Amino acid sequence: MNTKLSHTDIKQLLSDHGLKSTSQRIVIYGVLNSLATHPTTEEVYSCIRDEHPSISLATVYKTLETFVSVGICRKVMSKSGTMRYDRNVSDHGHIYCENTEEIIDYEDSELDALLADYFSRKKISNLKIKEIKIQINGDKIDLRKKIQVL
Amino acid sequence: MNTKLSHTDIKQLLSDHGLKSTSQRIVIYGVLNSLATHPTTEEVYSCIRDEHPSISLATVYKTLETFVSVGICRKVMSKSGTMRYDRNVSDHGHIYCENTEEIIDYEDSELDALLADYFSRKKISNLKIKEIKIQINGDKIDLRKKIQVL
DNA sequence: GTGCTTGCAAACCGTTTGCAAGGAT
DNA sequence: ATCCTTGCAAACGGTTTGCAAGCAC
Repeated sequence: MNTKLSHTDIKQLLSDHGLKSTSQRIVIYGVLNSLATHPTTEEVYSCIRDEHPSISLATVYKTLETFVSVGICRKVMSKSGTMRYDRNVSDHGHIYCENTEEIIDYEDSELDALLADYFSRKKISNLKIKEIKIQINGDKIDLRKKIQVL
Repeated sequence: MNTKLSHTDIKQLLSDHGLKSTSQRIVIYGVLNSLATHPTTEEVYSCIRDEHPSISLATVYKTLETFVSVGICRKVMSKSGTMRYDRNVSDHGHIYCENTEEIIDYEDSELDALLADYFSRKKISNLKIKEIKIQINGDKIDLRKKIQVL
């Protein structure tokens, strides 16, 4: 799922999406891809700062936005209203842990099928549906344990 | 659904929820209740300003937050990250129109039943589910026509 | 060489806060 | 009389912007 990508892989990915491969973009994409979480811009920035102190926060903002615009990552909104980035571009829902603030991916083909079937029957007139997302809000019971999807 | 409430009705509602009925709260709740949309704080404020210029923006912020905390309205996040308020406290999903920025309520008991059934079978371990929300993103086809739910 | 990308600092905007005055119970 | 609520203005935090220098192509 989050395979570690080489420099060359990332260069390829960027140019495949019509982006110049600058060193900043390569570093930023590398970090985003390596994180299992849904980091904020600041979080990405602080992961980078030690090794690449010359990359500015503004560049991280702009770069992540560029990635979203070409479709190599997504933007998710946290409950508090700050944006978080998600390297998982496939269609999926999110679990919002209210006590830990975590956002966890939720993917299940059965659910997808269920919703696709439901919405093919129920029509919402005058609307072209582009995306259907599930948001599950809850509390993590044992704070030390990972949430297991499925 | 959004019956017009009298002054006295609102006073009653406020005290039922343990809130002092100040004139500001009555005005703000009245506006929120009368709007069919999901207004931002600024929108509520500008609806009020003409008739009640002495009510400050900060009060509108604080008051709406108070309403959420006692459960007489809800907070929804718009795509851009600004908060919007929803007088509909019953469990329901939202339709996000990407071309008009509108947020429209979506309620259907069949969908609720479908999801309840699905999640009673699928277990997410280590999570206590508190709420499941559906978000439908799409484009309004005819900008002049209202979206009809169902 | 050209046009996109970067770094910097300042501006921005929605929201929150501290505090003193005012008001509901 | 008490404690909550309000208005004001200042602060805040995340994000965006304008611009000059730098870099990929």
